[in-house]
Order: sequence, then structure tokens, then C-alpha cells
Amino acid sequence: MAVYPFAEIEKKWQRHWDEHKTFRTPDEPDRARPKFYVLDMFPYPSGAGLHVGHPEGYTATDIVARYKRMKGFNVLHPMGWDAFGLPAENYALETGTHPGVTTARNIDRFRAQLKALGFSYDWDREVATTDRDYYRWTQWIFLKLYERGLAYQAEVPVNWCPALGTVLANEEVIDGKSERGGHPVVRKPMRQWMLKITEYAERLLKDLEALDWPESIKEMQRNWIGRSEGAEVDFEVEGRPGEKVRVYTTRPDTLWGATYMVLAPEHPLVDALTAPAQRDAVRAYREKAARKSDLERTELQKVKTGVFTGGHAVNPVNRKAIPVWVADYVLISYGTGAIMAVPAHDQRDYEFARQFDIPVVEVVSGGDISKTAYTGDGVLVNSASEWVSINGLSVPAAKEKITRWLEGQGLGCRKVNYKLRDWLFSRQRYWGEPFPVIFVDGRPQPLPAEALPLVLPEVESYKPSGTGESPLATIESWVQTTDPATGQPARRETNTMPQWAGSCWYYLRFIDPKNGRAAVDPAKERYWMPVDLYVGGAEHAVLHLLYARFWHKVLFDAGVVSTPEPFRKLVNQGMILGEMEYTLYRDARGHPVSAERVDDNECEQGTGEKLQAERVAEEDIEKQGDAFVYRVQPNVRVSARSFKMSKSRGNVINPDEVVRLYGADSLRLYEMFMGPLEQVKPWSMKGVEGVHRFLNRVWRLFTAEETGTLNGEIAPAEPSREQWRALHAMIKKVTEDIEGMRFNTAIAAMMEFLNDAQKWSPRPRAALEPFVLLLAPFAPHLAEELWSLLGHSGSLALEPWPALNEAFLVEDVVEIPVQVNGKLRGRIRVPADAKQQDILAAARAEDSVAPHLAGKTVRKEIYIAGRLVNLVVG
RNA sequence: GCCCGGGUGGCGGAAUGGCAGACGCAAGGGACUUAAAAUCCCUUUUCCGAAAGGGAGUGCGGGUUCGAGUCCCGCCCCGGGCACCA
Repeated sequence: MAVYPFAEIEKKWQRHWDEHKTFRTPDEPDRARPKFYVLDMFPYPSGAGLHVGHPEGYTATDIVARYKRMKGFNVLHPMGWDAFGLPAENYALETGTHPGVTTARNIDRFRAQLKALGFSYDWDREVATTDRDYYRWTQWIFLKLYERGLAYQAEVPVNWCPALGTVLANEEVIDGKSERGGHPVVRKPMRQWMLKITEYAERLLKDLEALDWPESIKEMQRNWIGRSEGAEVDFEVEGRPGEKVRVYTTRPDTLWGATYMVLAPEHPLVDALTAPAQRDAVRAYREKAARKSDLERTELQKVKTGVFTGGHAVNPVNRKAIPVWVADYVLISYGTGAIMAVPAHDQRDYEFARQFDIPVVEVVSGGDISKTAYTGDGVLVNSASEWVSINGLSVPAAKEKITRWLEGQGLGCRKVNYKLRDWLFSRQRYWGEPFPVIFVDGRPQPLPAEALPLVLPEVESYKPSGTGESPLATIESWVQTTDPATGQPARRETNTMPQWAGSCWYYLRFIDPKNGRAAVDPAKERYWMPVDLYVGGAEHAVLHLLYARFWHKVLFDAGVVSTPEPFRKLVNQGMILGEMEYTLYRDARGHPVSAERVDDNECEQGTGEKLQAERVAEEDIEKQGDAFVYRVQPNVRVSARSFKMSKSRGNVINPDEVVRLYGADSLRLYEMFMGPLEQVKPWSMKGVEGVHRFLNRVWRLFTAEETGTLNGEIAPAEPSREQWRALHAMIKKVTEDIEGMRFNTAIAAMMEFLNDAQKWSPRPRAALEPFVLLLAPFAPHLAEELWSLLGHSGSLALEPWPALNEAFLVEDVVEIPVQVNGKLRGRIRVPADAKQQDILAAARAEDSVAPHLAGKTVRKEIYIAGRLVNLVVG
């Protein structure tokens, strides 16, 4: 490929931007201009370096940032590092290298890679969560949480992972195994710091409405918060007047259908309710349940287990006694840890009742309870007693009436519950923020803000202590301290904060990264917040985004920030998969096995035989119907799909390599041209070559082939009407598409323009210079070089964005397609200002149309101004 | 099981209810070249036809409409998330 000197150009302009601090956002920006804060989810600087997924979102935000600058906005576009976390610590365990050393090295590599891609970050604002000056304020925010009663300690059964020697958050455990490494996880009670995110559940839910976020992400957060409306109802314990069991239900209307009650194994009233005869069975069941890991609880979900306590509870609506069971399908951590079971109208209770032969009583008509539970709406039946009746009502009306009645009788009350749990906020790890807390006589006491940062001490070994405590617990000299207030001996908290902590507020620090007196200056915060555009992967849909919103609201209540929500608009970039792979399967004898007979584990369906997978070249493949087949044996189907990039599959694309071969501009442009930003899409090296060819053609549009100097065709000539039209059509399309983040079609519009412009001779400067400016956000290095070749000095980064003049888009003659009965039959060319009747007459008379009208009556004539004619005949 | 996305040429993908397939890739043909690469030009949804032209066509089946890839109803498939939360 004869190519433009991208390597030289890119290095030259990267140096220029660096030296001139072209993208520095002034500390005191010109307040007369509008602001735009465009943020990427900052990366964890892993040892593997950048992968091609990173530049996808980063290019998108960079295009927006560069565009907004040219539109006259003050743009804040920073980058930093989410640098605490397990990998560096695990590496330290293996090699003895201090995580700080590894982290610094990885950050240097990431920074160099990002700079090589030409992103317009203000590098003066770079922060890492591991910087003392940064985590000082993370600790300060923890103190705020503590002050406001939102941080507390609890002895909670946590996810203890013996292999990692640490406790994991619920969300770090997947199918009973650790998210990292896939090690088994068991439950173990430990003293932990918790954050009361549940106190903010309602606001976190309600404030989602106004956010310009993908509906799917909002929905995931809603599900995670899991709000439900119902009632708490008290059931008296039979034979023990005054003793009550409180249950939570969303279906108080089904109280008459409650045929038994279930307590969670951990429920405090289990002992009191258990009859002597059942004591051994209940104790055995509770012990078994306590030993069950989450893995076992989920694995056993198909078969429900439980034991009868021998005790009974009295249904408050009809004074009937119902048996009380203990079963682990009821969770102690949700609601009251006890339920009234209505097998006729709840699938879980239905399964349990069937298994233990408990009666099923229908109280809502409309289903067939001999087959399955009916959870839909219907008319209430069998729901009356001498005190109250809800028979004949619909479900919502019945809920309302019975709830009122319960409240009136003092037997129950309305209650809203959330699935959301408090946030387990401590880790037994070294490489994290130390808690600014000491224990005096065993009681926690926060350090004063002046004592921050509480610096992470040096440690000899990174091994977890093994008891579940962090490596910090092994440094006696650090752990032992004195209370600054009283001088009493004290011990330090040895847990550290989870990785989420640092990423909960980094967007605030970017606003004022060097402030030594505050996390962020209030005036600056008011100017820049909220973040106008936040781009990152959908894997953070719930956790990072929910935690950050929570902290932000706490800071809002504390008067630290001025907006109730941090991120106004959120966009998730889709994953980039590896190249499309065609795979042929063979059995042990080497015979090909057609792909539809191969299961997900690469085994043959039926025989279960493990098959050999073999990559096949594209030219050996043919499409037949909706399947791909092996060309030499067309009866054998081949699987055709692309996979997530992974080392083990060997399909990882290295961005450095792409930059070396085609340049950063080509990588940027390709990632944007692949398809819509949000979509999952497969990589194609041929596609990279395609956009690279486009950039080469752009280069040749402006330069003379041999000399690399300005092309002689570039002339001060006045552009023709057609040339103006081509230019302004592109300006319109590119501008609108950047605003709508449709970068793929913006690039297509520039390609169309180039295809035209290449044919021009001469090439009027006035029509070409704006093209360079439009290209600049996408391929900034090439654009800068062309701009300077065109005789301009300095960077084009702050040149005004080309203005659209709609007048150039107006055409004198328009082409209008003509349909007959909805089928395209021809086109007519008419003056743009032609009258409807003239257009319709021309349409009827058109050579290709007239035959389709012959001998028929035109029943209706439809004309959509400037777009289409449809003649309905019959 | 439930909740979101999504199914359009050989491939990635375009199309305010109004010309389906923009743009790019791949493929085929041609020009330039001693040759190749690079570059440039042409063809390329499919079927019938030498052509002109015509038929079919956006996962499947219905519907609304002058007109549906787009809206409505029912299904199938793929991707993601959640999953004893009472």
C-alpha cells in the first residue's frame, strides 16, 4: 500500500499538542461561553495494556470534545486511573513487587498508548485513585458518610473466598464462585463496614426518570433496587397470646388463601414456635441451611426443602390457625424474614405445598389452581369472615380494602420494601484506601479531617493474614496508635475500601484536581457539573453507576455538590468481538459433523462425543439458505460467528499493532465506522484497510503525489453550485450525526463527499477547507497536517466549526419517484416549485408509468410534497 | 421463567410511515504495468429474460394504511441482564 506518512504526521502533532498544551482547560474559563463536560469511564491500568475496546468509547468522546471546542464550548475532557484493585496485589503476591510500582508502570504504559491515539485530554488534570492527594478525599468522603450515620459496622455473613483469602461483595460472586478466578465462595460471619445505600433507595429510583440514559440501564437499576409495595401483617402465635410473627406480603388480598406460614431458618422466633416433638428436626434443618453456601441454595432451587415446626399461627382475618414451617426459600434478609404462604396464588408456595401436601385454597378466580398458581387479576372468592369480606372485589380493590381494615384493627400496615441491600464496603486487602477510623476501647472513632490522608503503610508481605484480616493487620507498629483527642492507646482499622470507592467521585476531582483544601472547589463544581456526557461499558450498568449516584446524593445533602445527579447523559459502547470465525467440527475418526448437531460445549448432540474444532478459511465456505456450509461437502454446516476477544482463543487485536500498520487516525476512524456505538460488533482488519484507503485518498486530494506538497488542483476558484451543495450536504449530515452520536454515518457522508471531490478539477479551496475541519474530530492528525499544508499556522483545534448554509441545499429541479399501487414505476424530474396538479399530470404522462394506468381508473392520487407520487388504480 | 435489546445482500451496516440495500468490505470484470503491489473505472439482493422489462424480497404468520424494514397482534431465533426478594 502506497501510503501517506501517517507515522511521522501523528508523532509531529502529538508533540505539538503536548508542547502547546492545546487541550488544556483553563482553571478560570471564560464564563461567557457554554460549558461541556465529556467524560470517559476511566480505566483500570492493567498489565496487559490497552485493548481495542478502550479506544472505542474514548474516540467517541474525543470526537464530541473536539467538535464542542470548535463550536465554542469550554470543554472539560479529562482522563485518569482507577488504580487500586486486586490484580496489582495478586501480582505483588507472586513477585514481591510493590503494587505501587506495578501500578505506576502500567499507568505510564496506558498514558503513552492513549497519547499515541491522539485523544484531546487535558493531561494536566490526570489523577489516579492511588495518589495520596486523591485518596485523602476518598477518605474524607467516608468521614462524611460516617458523620451522617451512613457508615456502620455489622457482623454479617459475608462471601468468604478461601483461595483469595478475602471477602467479596455479592456482586463479585457469580454462581457461587469468585468473579475473578472462579474460586469457590462460602459464607462466614465477619465484622464489616456497611454503607446505608438503602436509605437512598427511593431517591435512587425516582431520580432515574429524568436522566438521559439508555432505558435498559435504567431498567436494570430499577430491578436492582427492586421496590415493591405491600403490607406487613401480624399473626398471633397460637397458644402464646401477645406473641406475634410479622410477615411481609405484596398480596394482602390473598390472606384467606394463606394455608401455612414460613419462617427463614435464621428467624429469631423459630425456637419459640417449635414444638418439643419437632425440636430435633428443626435444629438439624437450621444447621444444614446455615452451612449451605449461596451456591448450594441456588443449585437446589428446583427442590424446595423445609420442616414443620409443630407450631401454629393465627390468621388475623378469620382467626384460623395455620401451620408454621421453616424453609430456606424464605430469606432472612428480605422483608421480615417470614411469609404467609398462599399456594394458590404464588408459584413458590404452590411448589412447596404440593411437595408437602399442604392445602391449596383459591381466593382469586380466573386460573386453574389444579395445575399451577394463578398470579393474575380476578374476582376475590372465599374471602369473608364475620369481621370483614373482600369477596367480589378485583385484586387491586381487595388489596386496598383489606389493608385499610388491617390498619384500622392495628393488625398490619402498608409497607414498601426494596431488594437493594446495604453496601458491604470493606475488603481484607492491602491495595486499597485505608479507613480513617481507629478503635478506642474497641469502639470506632473517626480520625479528624486534618489527619488525612491516612497513608497506606509499607508492608513486608502482601499475603492476606489468613484469618480473614488484611495484610495491614500484620504491621503491629502501624495498627497500634493513640487517639489524637485523648492520647489513649488505640488500634487502627485494618480493612481497606473496595475498588468502587475511588471511582465513586473521580468526576468531581477532575474539576479541581490540585485542590489541597477541598475535594472540589464549590464555584468550579457549580460551573462544570453535571457531567454532560458519560461514556463507558454496560458492565457498569448497575454497580459503579448506582454507587456513584449514591455518593453523589450524599454529597448533595452535605452541600458539597450542587446537583442531585452526577451524569446527565449516559451512553454505553458495545463490545468489540474478534474477527468472524468459521468453524468445522470433526469427530474422533476425522469425519465432519454438521454444526446444527453440535452443542454449546462442542460435543455432538446425542452421542455426547467431544469434537475437534477446526478453523476454515472464508473461501472454503458457501452460504446455503440461512446456513453456511463447507464448500467441498455442502451437506456439512459450518458454524459462523465471532467471539469475545480472549487470550485463550487467540483472537485479541492489539491496538499498538493497528497503529503501527495503519496509524492512529485509521484506528479511530475504523472503530467509529464499524457501526452504531452502542452495538456489539465484530472486528475486521479488512475494514481497517478500507478506512485507511479513505484517509489515503483524502491525503491525495490535497497533496501532490511525489512531493507531498499542496496539490496543484487546489485553486482559489469559486465553487460551482453543485460543489457548494456537496459541501453543505456534508456539513449538515456530519454536524447532525455528531450531535446524535451516529459517527458511522457521519463518516459515510465524508466518504461520499470525497468520492465527488476527487473528480473536481480544479478543486476550489473554499469547498475543501471546511472538509478538513469536519474531518478533524475523527482523524485529527491528518486534518492538522492538511490544515497546515493549506497555509494555516498552528492548530485547527479551536477553528470555528463550518456553518451550514441551507440555501445551498435548495435544488431547482427535483426528482420524484412515481408509484402505481405502491409499486415504483418511474421517476419524473420537475421544477422544485411545480404545482401539485402539474406534478400529478407529469406522473401520469411518464413513459414508464402510463402503461400501468392504461385501461384502468385512477381512484386516488397521493402526492407527498417533494418526495413521492402514488397513483391508486383499480 | 421474567425484564430489556436485536434479526435487512457473501460480510459490517444505511433508510422523519414514502425510491430497501447509502457508505465500506469481499467477490467478478476491465485500465495502467514487463509483472506484481498500489491506484483508477465498471458489475454485484434474488429469480425469469439476449435485452427492454417483469416477478419476489428486510426472521415467520396475520393486521392497520394509498403505501410497512419502520406501526399493531401472535410466534420463532440470537444477544444481554435478573432469577426463590413474598
